Amino acid sequence: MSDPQQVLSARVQHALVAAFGADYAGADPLIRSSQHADLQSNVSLGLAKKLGRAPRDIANEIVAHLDVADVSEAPEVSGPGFINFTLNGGWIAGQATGLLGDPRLGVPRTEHPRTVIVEYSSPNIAKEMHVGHLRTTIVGDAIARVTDFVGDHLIRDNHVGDWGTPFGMLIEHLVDVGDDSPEAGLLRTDPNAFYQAARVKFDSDPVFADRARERVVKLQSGNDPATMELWDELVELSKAYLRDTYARLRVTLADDDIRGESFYNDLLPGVAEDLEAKGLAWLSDGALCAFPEGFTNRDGSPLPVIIRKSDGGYNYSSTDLATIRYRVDKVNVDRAVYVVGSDQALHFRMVFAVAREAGWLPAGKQFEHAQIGMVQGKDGHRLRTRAGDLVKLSDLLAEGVERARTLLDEAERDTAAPKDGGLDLDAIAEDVGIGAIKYADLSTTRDSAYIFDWDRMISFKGNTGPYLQYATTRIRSIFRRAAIDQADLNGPILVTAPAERELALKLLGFGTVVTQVAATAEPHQLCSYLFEVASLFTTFYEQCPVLKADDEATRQSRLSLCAAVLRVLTTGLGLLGVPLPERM
RNA sequence: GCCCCGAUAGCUCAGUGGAUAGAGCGACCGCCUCCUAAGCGGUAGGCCGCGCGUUCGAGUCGCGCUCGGGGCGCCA
Repeated sequence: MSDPQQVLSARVQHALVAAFGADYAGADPLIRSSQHADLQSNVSLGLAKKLGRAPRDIANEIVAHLDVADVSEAPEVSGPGFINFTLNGGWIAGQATGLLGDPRLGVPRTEHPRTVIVEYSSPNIAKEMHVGHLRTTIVGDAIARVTDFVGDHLIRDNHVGDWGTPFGMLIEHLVDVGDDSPEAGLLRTDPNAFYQAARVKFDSDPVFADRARERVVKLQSGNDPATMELWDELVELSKAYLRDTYARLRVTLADDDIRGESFYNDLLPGVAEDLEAKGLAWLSDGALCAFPEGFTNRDGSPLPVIIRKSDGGYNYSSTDLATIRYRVDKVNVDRAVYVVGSDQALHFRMVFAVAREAGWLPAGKQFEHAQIGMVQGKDGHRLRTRAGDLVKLSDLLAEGVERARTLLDEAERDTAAPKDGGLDLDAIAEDVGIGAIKYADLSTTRDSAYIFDWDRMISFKGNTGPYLQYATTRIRSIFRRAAIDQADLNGPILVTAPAERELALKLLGFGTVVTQVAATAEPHQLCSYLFEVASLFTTFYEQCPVLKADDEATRQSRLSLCAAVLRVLTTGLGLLGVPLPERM
């Protein structure tokens, strides 16, 4: 444990028990950052009423029982009863040195690993991903990486839309054009074009439309080998598109993580039968519906979850219920994080409610909808396909990379270029452009909506991906100039200059932040933290010469501090999935 | 009508019930003979939407409003 907040928390808790008895063993010492000190405890103010004593008296009593001499200067009681801590510089330095030697950089492994499914991305087969999918993909991937890092057993789950009505149309179109045709090739490069071609035929050609409907029936029956073969081909071609897209985005999803809606097809009748048998679902207007407690319609009547449509087909509610059962019964998950758009909030609340009522989702299972805010158009409304407003993912990425390339070309930086001149500017621009776009989606609270704006997505100043990337390249540049292998740097880190002190102190909070992000599934907290690290580093960089430090001990210390910063930044940005160029 | 999310500096956003609410962008003023200026330092800019309540203490919690976005029976 190196985070001073946690260290002091334990110490104050101990003092509370020593001063006021075992009843206070569970009291939160309320260690918070402060403008008046490094950290403060606010606990005595809240205890005043309970103890019937003045807060300042309580604070003094706590301090009298407090043993923090190794960590902090003598604690001071201040104001109405705050206990202020000024950390010992030597302690900070020692902890920072320890961090440098810790492969996990202070991030604890979870004590009781759980099986956690993170469901994310989930695009529709044969449709181009747009900026909305982009966000669930990027945020979900970060959540997955962090979950894995803290030691839970992670299962990535790409719940692709590979089933349902449109597939009759898509299969028939594939039959018409032939699977080796250029048209079929569009599935790999421009899936929307393929989809739209099928759509146009469906709308204009009644014969084709009839074939498509018949094909859906054959598909969903599941016992027509020829249809299944065609469907397989369609999915395989689309997987190639997803592979390329994920590769360019540096998203960790692989083919094996795909478990589409089709996977649960055989389980759907059972969902309907069991709900009916339990008396939780009955026919309403011809459709089999469940009516979970507490949900009402416009007119105040119970709001249904449609399990089976009046035409006998199933929809996504039934699929999601089957998925819950499968995950609980077969996969034995402890937690499932659904990284899906916020417009699905009601759907998930109702589906979870039905699953609980049916006993399929026991209380100990943590199923949660990690809402992703909607991407809106300039009109303040949802970005819609038909509005023509849709920004193609590939265009977005290309624009980001192009802007990065322009900046690179404008910069005259001989220091960045290796002496042989063999700098791969295209590769750097790719990392910077993609990094900027990913970071923009990660750095704001995930459930807040935003209006799509090129400048917001591809910004290179302030709290952005490139700012953080830049900080890492500056550190690497120092090592390169001195021909130092960062692996050889192992301290000791000394803390004398104020900038060194603040920077080293900030590094100690990495573990707490990562733990927090895993618990809340909110990657933006990690972004904020890493931005603070990078900001403090650049201040340090301006104020404290490293290679030209006054003496050898300081030089070694600063080099080691740089190494620690680099490791925190690369690890943190790695958890976010933001690529890091060596130079820029 | 019900439910969800939001409203904080001109703009985009942070803000684990604690002291004087913070960043970035934009604006203005400075800083490259010095490890990368995609950088750094500084200035200006706030009834934290409104009201009531809980609390020793509310941007943060509760209730009620106003405004904006989204969802609410057979698309997913």
